[in-house]
Amino acid sequence: MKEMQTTYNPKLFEDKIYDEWMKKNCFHAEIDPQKVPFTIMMPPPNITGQLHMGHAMDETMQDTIARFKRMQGYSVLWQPGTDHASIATEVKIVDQMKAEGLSKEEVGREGFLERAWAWKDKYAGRIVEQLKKLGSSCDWSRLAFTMDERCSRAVREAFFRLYQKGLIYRGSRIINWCPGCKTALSDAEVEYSEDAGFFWYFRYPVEGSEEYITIATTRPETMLGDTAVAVHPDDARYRHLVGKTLLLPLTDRKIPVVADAYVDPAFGTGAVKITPAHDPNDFEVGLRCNLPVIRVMNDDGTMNELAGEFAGLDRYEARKRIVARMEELGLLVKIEPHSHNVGHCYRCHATVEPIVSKQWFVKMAPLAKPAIDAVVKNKTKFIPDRFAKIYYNWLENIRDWCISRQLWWGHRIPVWYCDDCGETICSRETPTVCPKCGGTHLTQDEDVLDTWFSSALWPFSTLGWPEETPEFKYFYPTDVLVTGYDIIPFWVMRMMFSGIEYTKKVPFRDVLIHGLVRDEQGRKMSKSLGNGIDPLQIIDAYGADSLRLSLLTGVAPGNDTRFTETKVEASRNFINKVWNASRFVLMNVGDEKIPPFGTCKLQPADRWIISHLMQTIREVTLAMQKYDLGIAADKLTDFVWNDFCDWYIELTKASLYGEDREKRQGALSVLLYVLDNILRLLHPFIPFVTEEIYSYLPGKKGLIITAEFPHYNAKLAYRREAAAFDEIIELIKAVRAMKVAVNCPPSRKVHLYLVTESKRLVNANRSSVQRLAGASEIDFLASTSDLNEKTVSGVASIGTVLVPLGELVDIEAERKRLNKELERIEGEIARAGSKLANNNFVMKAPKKLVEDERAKLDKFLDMKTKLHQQIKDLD
RNA sequence: GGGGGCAUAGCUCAGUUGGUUAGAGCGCACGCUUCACAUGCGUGAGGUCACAGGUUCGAGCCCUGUUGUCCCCACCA
Repeated sequence: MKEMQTTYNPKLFEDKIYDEWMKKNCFHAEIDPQKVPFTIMMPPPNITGQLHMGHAMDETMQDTIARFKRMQGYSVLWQPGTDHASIATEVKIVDQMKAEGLSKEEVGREGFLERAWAWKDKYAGRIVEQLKKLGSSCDWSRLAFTMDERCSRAVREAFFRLYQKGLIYRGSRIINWCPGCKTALSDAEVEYSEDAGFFWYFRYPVEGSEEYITIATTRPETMLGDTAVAVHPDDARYRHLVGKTLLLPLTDRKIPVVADAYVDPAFGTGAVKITPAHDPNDFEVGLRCNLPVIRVMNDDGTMNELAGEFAGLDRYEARKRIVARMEELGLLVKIEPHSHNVGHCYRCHATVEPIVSKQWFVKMAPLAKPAIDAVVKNKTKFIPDRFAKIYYNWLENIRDWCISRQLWWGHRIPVWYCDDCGETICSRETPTVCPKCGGTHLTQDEDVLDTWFSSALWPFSTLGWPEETPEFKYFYPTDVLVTGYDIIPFWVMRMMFSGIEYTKKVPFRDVLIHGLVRDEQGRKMSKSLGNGIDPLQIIDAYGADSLRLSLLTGVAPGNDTRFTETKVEASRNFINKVWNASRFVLMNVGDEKIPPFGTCKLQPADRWIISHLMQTIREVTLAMQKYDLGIAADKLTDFVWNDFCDWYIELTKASLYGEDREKRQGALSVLLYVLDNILRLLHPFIPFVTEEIYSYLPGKKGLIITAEFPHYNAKLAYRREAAAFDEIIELIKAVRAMKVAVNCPPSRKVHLYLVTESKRLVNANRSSVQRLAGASEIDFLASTSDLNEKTVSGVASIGTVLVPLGELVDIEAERKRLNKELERIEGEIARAGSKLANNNFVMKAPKKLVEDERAKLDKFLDMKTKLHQQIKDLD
């Protein structure tokens, strides 16, 4: 048989194993009517760069679930893909061109798109490679891209349907304009941050009077677009001015004083300049008061020709000059520092300008309602469910979705305008004739769609929708979506209302939400901070399995987690443990023919480990079904390390190195059985190393990836036997502790004397106890006083254990130690006693609990008696 | 202004429907060349579960309030 390397070295096999999985087509999702489908849609990573730690966690969770379900016999589709990330990618390409001294305009739309596709080819491929390094078991034969033919068709279809229903419209509204990217943004794409700014107080003269109205503004440059000043209708200070006309300084325009309840009389001066073209609230006031809309800024953030003498200036330069001019005119009253929330572009971080602009919108109210209902009615469940509140919060307060972007990289809006009659034509296919006038000069809308418009269709566009493909029928709706909470408003919400609208079904049954991966100090990992850690570097140093495990353990669903290399090390150490335990078993098996599990006589220790294995299988399966991956991983590491390695393997050594061939074979048979189960339980978490070790197991034909996940078998639960055996473990621990207490070297063999009623149990495990407790011999005594030697003693559930240690025994120290132990036991007695003395507890608590408490009390009382005896014996 | 998270060992965090003596990893102390593993083994120390009430036979967990801290949304020009 093959020899395993002495230490775990993932570099030697991870790539090799991934190749083998690929070669054997292990990730392919079959449409199999005999099987139940299980579908996960991978959130498509942007093609803008490379995977970060957040992706690594997201993908690991999905892969772990996919592998688990696959092993459970589901037909698993884990659909991979990448996102064109319209704005983000375009920003990158523009930067790249800038470095070459080129601009978008110079290369033109065609030339630009050529570059974009080249970019896509390069980076999408890179991301796929990174996903493979992690061990992702997605179906690569179905790799999708949000701008491939299939997805593009779905986008046109979706747009067309909404347009037909009147849910898509074009209009001039206040939108968020990014002067950096020169495009409109949706509300979700604006990030607010508290910026230090100022309040400038300006005086606007009242026409035909000596009076002024003083207003305060944070954006003086917008005053050139003012079309009114508003006051509260009930504000006595200004009532006489309502309806009067103001002379707007720096312009020759006259603007009215209007009354509107939007104004808060207590804030500022109680008078507000109204700039409908540059402020959402002002826009609303403008509509109510029928005010003109005067836009004074260009798309690039400079002032336009309506700004008079300030035309052509950058908005901030214009601001400075306007303030200076107002001061010259004696109209500047004062400047106050004022910090306020300012919106920034989520991609280029430029300050966003609210601007009136003609854009395409999706009417949200009719779409939001069913999306809310679906979660209320539990058709889709958030895990943890508190995230449903965030989801509701967004949908309940949602405004119409601005979907047009003044970009080139993306899905072009499927709308054409007739050059002859001006007709607007929305069509699935490129039209050639105007249906209204028959004209043939049609021009397509220049804009592209918000990236998220195509992402919203991902769960079904990838399956061939709008066609009723076999894939769509079999794999849709999907089972679980795994994603971070930060993406709920961008994506989850939009997939929900899109899925319901187009397919009449919720796109996924469960939404498993995870938190952010932060750095060691709890900061968000970000490029600007330079604190990001590259998952590939970690994989290079520790292996993909270690990274995966470290990202899943100690993490509660939905909570943020800190990434530390120490944690990866801990995972690596555990995997090394698995490696060496396996090596131990396989070395001992050697070329021997081991009888199959179930044909050998079981020793108490065997039943004990099998019992714990069954318990573990049950708990892990349950946790996995609830997507409690961290809990499942914890239970597994605990079982493997503590129960299997530290106890069971050590316990079997007596049999393995003993004379009795039957016992040796029996032990090996159980060792192999438990190891095989352990590997299969661990495989979803640490797929590479388990596959590698599995290949060394004798008599294995297939791969572990296609093996069955272990099943709980009630017949192998052995609960009573396992509990009894716990007393042996307790005994061994007691002896070890006694030796440490008196500074007896662990290697020094001691003679054990036991006063116990469980002689049979001890005899059955005699050699194991001797080995693990470091005992030369074990003898039974009828009473503790039968031994006339200086001893160290311990009291355990199984009875009293005496160890003659001659000169090592310090009577006083021993007395102290026993008294301390006595104190602890008395504490327990008091606790259990008072509980049982409480009539309400005895009557109302479950019977089992009361019985257990009684048994405990009896046990402690017995131990107390024995301890008293031991202390007395010291004299 | 609205909503939410978190507060448990020195550090980072688990704690599954309320029920054994509240756990893990790391760190710390002492001891170990025990023939799978020092990426290891053994034994320990370390917690008034933020605070104050309440519900309950029983609260780290449920309810109310307080404090601290972080996040999301909205936003007064």
